[in-house]
This record gives sequence, C-alpha cells and structure tokens, in this order.
Amino acid sequence: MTTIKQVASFAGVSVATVSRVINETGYVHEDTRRKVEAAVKQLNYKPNEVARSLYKKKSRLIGLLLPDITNPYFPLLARGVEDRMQENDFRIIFGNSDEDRQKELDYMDTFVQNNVVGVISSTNDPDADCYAKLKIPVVFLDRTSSDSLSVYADGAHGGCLAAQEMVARGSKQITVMQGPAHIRPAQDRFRGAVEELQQSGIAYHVVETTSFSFKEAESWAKELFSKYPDTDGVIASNDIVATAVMHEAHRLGKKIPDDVQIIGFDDIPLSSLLFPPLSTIRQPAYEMGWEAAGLLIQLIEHSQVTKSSVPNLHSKVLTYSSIQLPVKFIERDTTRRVDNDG
Amino acid sequence: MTTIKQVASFAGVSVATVSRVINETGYVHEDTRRKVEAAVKQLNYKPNEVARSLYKKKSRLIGLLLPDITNPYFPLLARGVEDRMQENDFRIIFGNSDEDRQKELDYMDTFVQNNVVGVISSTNDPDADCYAKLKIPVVFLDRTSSDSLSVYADGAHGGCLAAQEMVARGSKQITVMQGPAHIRPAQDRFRGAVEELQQSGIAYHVVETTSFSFKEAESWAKELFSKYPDTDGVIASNDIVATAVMHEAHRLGKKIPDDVQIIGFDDIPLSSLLFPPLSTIRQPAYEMGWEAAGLLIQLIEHSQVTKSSVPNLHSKVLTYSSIQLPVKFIERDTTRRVDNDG
DNA sequence: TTGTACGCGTTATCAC
DNA sequence: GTGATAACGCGTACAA
Repeated sequence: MTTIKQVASFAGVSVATVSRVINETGYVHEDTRRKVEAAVKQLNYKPNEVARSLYKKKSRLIGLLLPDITNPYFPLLARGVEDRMQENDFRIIFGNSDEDRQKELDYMDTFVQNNVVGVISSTNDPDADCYAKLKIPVVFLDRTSSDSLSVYADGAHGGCLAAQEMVARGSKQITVMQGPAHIRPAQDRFRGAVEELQQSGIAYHVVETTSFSFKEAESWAKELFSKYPDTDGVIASNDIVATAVMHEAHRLGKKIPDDVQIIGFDDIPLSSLLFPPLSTIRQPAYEMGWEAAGLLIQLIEHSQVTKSSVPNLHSKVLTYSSIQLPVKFIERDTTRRVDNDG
Repeated sequence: MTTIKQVASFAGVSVATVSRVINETGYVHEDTRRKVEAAVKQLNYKPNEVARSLYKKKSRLIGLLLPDITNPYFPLLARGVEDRMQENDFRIIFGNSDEDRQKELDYMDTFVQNNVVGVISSTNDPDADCYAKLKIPVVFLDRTSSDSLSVYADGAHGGCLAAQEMVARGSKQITVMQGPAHIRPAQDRFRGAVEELQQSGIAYHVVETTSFSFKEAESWAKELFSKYPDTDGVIASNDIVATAVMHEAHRLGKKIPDDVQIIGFDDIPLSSLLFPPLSTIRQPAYEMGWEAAGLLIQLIEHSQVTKSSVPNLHSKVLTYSSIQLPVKFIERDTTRRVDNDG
C-alpha cells in the first residue's frame, strides 16, 4: 500500500503538501498540485482510512444493528440505509442482535472501538445505557424512544386501518393476533386495531403470540381456529403470521377471502407472491432505512444538534425531529372487494 | 473514551505494562497485573481498535460483498458468515454490489483502506484485477474461480437432480429456464439439467431469462406457456422464477402438479410458504456462508497458505481447498409423488 | 506557498 | 519485571 510519504517523495514535495491537495485544504501552487496529482494517480494512492480515523477520532464508518437479517422485513431496511450511506461515502459495519442484550452490547462496543461516527439501531430498548452513554449520534430505526431520534412507521394507524378495512369488508367476528410483547411496533399496531374495533363496537378476540417465526406462528394459527372457529376475519401481527394463518385456513378448507379475510402487516416481498396474494398494511421499509440514514448523516455533519424536543431559539441551531412514515393498506386478494360487502 | 495512558497512570504503571496484561504478552508480576486489571475494569477501558489496526496493519474487520441483500437468497448467506465471524470476534463491513463493476471496485477499495484482514465476495468475476491484486485472503461465496478459494453448491448436480426428479415423476415435455448468462451458478445448474435431459432422451425446450427479478420473471413465464403450451414440467432457474411460473400456470387454469410440475432452485424461505409449497433443489445457503467464513478465518490465521492446487509437500504447510456443498431435492407439492407416476 | 515536527492510541524493542 | 521510546500513516500548527 502506498503511503502519503511515498507520494510526497515521488512528487518531490513534503507530506504536508500532499495532504493539502488531497484534502483541498490550504494554499498550494497550481504546478505543485499537478505534480502531486500525477504522483497520486501513478502510485494509485488511496489515503489510509485507519490512520485518518485515528488522528481525527472519527471514521467514515457507521454501525448498523438489526435483529435478524434473515427475517424478510429487515433486508429492505438495510438496503435503504446502505444505499444512502454509500452515496455519501459512508460504509457500514453490520451486525445481527437476535434481540439479545449481550450481542447488542458487544456490537455497540465494537462500533465505538472502531470509531464509527454514528449508529442506526433497531433495538427493543432505545433507552438502554449503551445508547445514552454514546457520544455519537444514534438513530433508532423501526423503534421509538421519547428521548432520541427515530424513524418508524405509524403502527397505531396501521392497526386502525387494518381494522377499518376489515370491518368495511364485512367481517363480524374478528380475531386479532397480538405480536410479541417486547416489540414496540407490534404492540402499537395491535393497540391501533383493538381501539378501532372497540369504537366500532365489533366483536373481537385476541390470540397472543410471542415471536414472528413461521414455525411457531403455525401453532398459533391452529389455536386461533380451534378456540374461535367462527372467526371470519384475522388481523395478523405481520405477514409471516398472516401466512401461517392462510395455511391453516387452507388446511381447514376455509375459503379466503369468502369464509375468512386476512390482513397482514409489513408487505414483505413474499406477500404479493402468495396464493391468494396477501392484503396487508404496507410499511415503507426501504424508505425508512433511507430516511434513517439521511437523518443520521445530518446529525453527523452538524454535530452540535438540538433535538426538536428542546428547541433552542436563542442560537442558530438546526433542530431535527423523529420521522414517522405513513402506512398504507395494500388491497390484494385475502380481503373481499368493498362492492361485495357481506 | 479511556486510553491506555489513562489506565496506566491510574494503575501507577507504564503503558507498556498495561499493554502486556491486555495482550497477555511478556512477564508481569501478579500484583501489578491485578492493579492493572482493576484499573481496566474501573475505567471501563476498551482498547482502541483503530490504533491497533494502524500499528499492526491488520484489523478485526472483514469485508463482505453481496449482490443484493434484498434478494431473498442472500440474507441466509450473510447470516452464516456473520454468525461465524461474530463467534471469532471478527466484524463485518458489508456492501451490496448490484452486480455493478464500479460499486464492486469502490467497496474493495474501502475494504483495503480500512485494513480488513480478509474478504468474502459473491462476484461474477472472481478473476478480476481487484481480487488478484489483493494481499489479503479472499473467499468467493456462491461463485467459483479456478485460481481462488470458493465455497459453492454443486449447481450442475442440482440441475441434473431437478431433471431426474421431474422425469421420474412423469413429465414428458419439459421446459428449462436458463438463468442470466453472466451468473455462473445459474449456468451450471442449467447445463446440469440439460445434460441429464439429453442423456435420458427427453424432449425439452429452453426459455432464456436475464435476471432473477420477479417482475421480469412474470413475462418469461407468459412467454413459456405461450411458446410451449404443451409443457408439463418446468425447471426454473431459481425459486423466484419458479414462483412466477406458478402464478402464470395458476392464471391459465393449469393444475399444479397434475398438469404441470415445477421445480425451483435455492429453497429460499418463501418456497415452503407458497401454495402449493414449492418443490425445489435446496442450496444450503446458511452453511455456505458459515463455511466461507470458517475458511477465511483459517486463511487469516495461518497467513502463509498454499492453495490446494499447488500442494507443497516439502514444507509443513497447511493446504486449503475450495468447498463444494451438496444440494438436495426438497420434495414438496409442485411435483407429483413418485407412486403416482404418469 | 511550502516544509518540519508533533500527536492520535497502540504495540514491540530495547534497555534497565 | 518494568519503563522509555520508536514506529504505524495521517493531518495540522507553526515556522520559514
């Protein structure tokens, strides 16, 4: 690897001068600049990011922590983050937390040990110590915290929407699957749905679930139809769970959507490929990742930032706020057309 | 962030001593060790990886380059890599290449600029200059190169298997979808299938495809059934394409598997969730990632490595070789039971 | 306009 | 056993 020193001697100047042309800082004679640039090109010199990072105490790296990239919801988020970071010349140190506290801590440690300039995390506990102690900006993705900046979808409204659409399409005996208790967004959408149902005075049951794994979802689906056989509408906690419900309905010979309507949540790529294609509440996952990255970049670039909760009106300071993205009902074929209302 | 210097003065020793106890190198009196350890704990000292990396010219980072994490085949690979790396205290700088040469180069550059100690890449051109020039070990994942170490699945055999199973289940008019020309594994499985078909003397047609995107796959599926309406068996280039074929067959009112059998490739999580669940050739993606990471770690740890192609029998040297993992036919419901052969 | 010299936090090589 | 100290590659005062 060529160093700045080699470039310097090759160009017959000092390292300081090379540094100046590289970073476009300070004066440098046109001729010297050309010599240096020639040397850089010829030696194919690329500055050593590690040395830079050590000196400046900041790198071009950001940390990205997601629960599990294997869960089809997260790759979209990751891609949104990556694309925007890439465009802005930031690179990503990536890790899966498995919602495991220890792994989360380990990753946060190595993030700071590697001088990352910011982190994006999808954690269940945004108020955890490891984030509070951080001296670099953090953006929570798909999760919310009152104290920190977040990018998330409007889960409550999503749940509400699901309930409305289902009721509008004639379901009278609705069962709502309640997602894992420790996952905030799952609870938000659950509450949204339940509140809407209560207001409309529609009968509903609740089935509790404790994970988003398909295997387990299958057994909750069985439980659902055995406990509440009259169910004619299911609001699932996400698309994976909805898929399990579809399978079970299928197995029981129930017609979808005639006997039972199903609405999922997320709109993962899978959803449109099912038979019948799944109606669902779409979270704009890619955009969420994209926005989170954008927000973090802003935070990084204007380091002294005031959070919107405490706007400082006396000094010219940029204020940033959390971003809530809208969700949307995606009508496909596990719900009846509104015309056909029963 | 606490530095080694602060730990040193806190413990009343020199930085050298602290370094010794941290790295367990050289002698250090039991009492001193305890003092230092206490200081480390109290100050919550974590060595600065960047400084380490600068001095040693090697980090605990590896580069992982995948075409597109949004393609459901890749998260499994990524997770396999991540899990094994995590266990061995390596972290990952991750990027999507989109099969784009420039992005690939950019990522490789930043990998070396950040002193990564190894890279795992799923590239279409393992013989590219940027890999040859690398002074650190590389493992190609899901792709092969004669000159370099790879971890991949036996695509040719997979294609052959698909053809065998399809023929054994009575399809007489088989159409094979040929995957993108620039993607080696796709061509391998295609060739495997075609060779097997030729040997068995079975009639077959070929439909060319140029990507793995579902949108485009839909039009090829249409092309398939309009050009070759008698097709009673489809060997798809992967599960996404197979799904598109299922959709089209569905639309045309063809019964699966009675009128037409379909076999996919990969066994992505989606496949088992379709209706009917998709029969496919399973690539052990997670294991592939896991193995690639393992191989790379070996390479990193015994830096002077002889590739298996040139075994050096005269000196005690470890030799490594590429790893080919077996594929497997996963019988689900888009193929008929063998008993029911037509 | 340019060069010298120091420091960023570590590790390793010496002396002591 | 332990402690100075010179690197690692870069950026920036400061001097020239």
